[in-house]
Amino acid sequence: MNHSIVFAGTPENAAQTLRALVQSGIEVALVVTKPDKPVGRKKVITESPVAKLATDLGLPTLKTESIDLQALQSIESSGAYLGVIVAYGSILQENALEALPGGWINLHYSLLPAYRGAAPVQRALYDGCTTTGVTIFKLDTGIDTGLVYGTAELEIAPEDNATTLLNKLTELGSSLLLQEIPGIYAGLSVAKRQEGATTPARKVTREDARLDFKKNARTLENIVRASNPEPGAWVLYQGQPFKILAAFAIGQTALPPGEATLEGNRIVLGCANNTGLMLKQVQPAGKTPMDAQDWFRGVAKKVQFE
RNA sequence: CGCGGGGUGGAGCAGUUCGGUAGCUCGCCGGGCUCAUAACCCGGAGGUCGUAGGUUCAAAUCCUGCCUCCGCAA
Repeated sequence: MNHSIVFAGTPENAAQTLRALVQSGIEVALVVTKPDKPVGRKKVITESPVAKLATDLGLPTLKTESIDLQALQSIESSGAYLGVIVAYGSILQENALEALPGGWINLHYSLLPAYRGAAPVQRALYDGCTTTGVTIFKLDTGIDTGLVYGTAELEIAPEDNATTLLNKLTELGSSLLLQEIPGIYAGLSVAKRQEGATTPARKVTREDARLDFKKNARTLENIVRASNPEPGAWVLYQGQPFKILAAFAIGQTALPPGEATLEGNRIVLGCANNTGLMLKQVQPAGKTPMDAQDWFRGVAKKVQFE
């Protein structure tokens, strides 16, 4: 049996997983990723991190927006047995699922069926979860509904944000893949139905990431952690967006909601029910991210946010 | 040509409208006070004001080009 795989993925974390697979000796017959696209204000045409790595490693690469007929052909003719998909960015249709003898397995960053959907890492943080994990399952036509090969749990650290947590889950997920793939090839793995409460994980929008001072500091801290780096938790300051990149809930404060000032050596923002949010890292519009204390040195004694 | 903000000692800012001696809050170095300190007092070093040119007796400030960082939107 041909033991090579087709790897489909796009962002940085997918690239890291691809690297781990290749380094462990898994043969990659084809890499599928999204086409180069304009990035940033200057709209510089940039290839996806997965595409870049595939080029560096000299792997055959297919850049496609979706698995169309042409892509199907390439996948079928790659001779691979199994498809591995990690954050590719599009849903695979049935004909794509059947294009490989072994089907596709997906690495998902939650303990399914919790947080099915686009943003499992962000949503887990948004909801203030203390544990999460990764799941490897057999892709079917539903959204993250397939039979589960294996899971691994991870405790969420209090200081974790979406960036650090995704990094940890990527590492965990990569090793879980390496652990599960041999069994899948050997036909020894038993895929089980997902059990437990199903929750959706839709993307965190900019509106979700706006901090409302009518909420408690703990809730806002969760939003801050979930929204780093994208889309970035924000408030309005002097009519301009003002990002709060890192912050921690603290005990009681007498500050009215929306007002920030220096308390001791901490920059504290008043929230609902006399709770306070200690600002750690901020970014005023037009400025580079900075330590909250640095920012505060340049402003008045008190600040009113909207 | 999508809209917009910024670049001033190591950090964050003010000063630019109306041209005229480089300022504030910190940090750093030295000294003092204190049982002690992130507290307080005294002193000190450190800046081609992003860059190139122009106007002027005189430019951080006015004019022009360029570099560069970022917010929104995609």
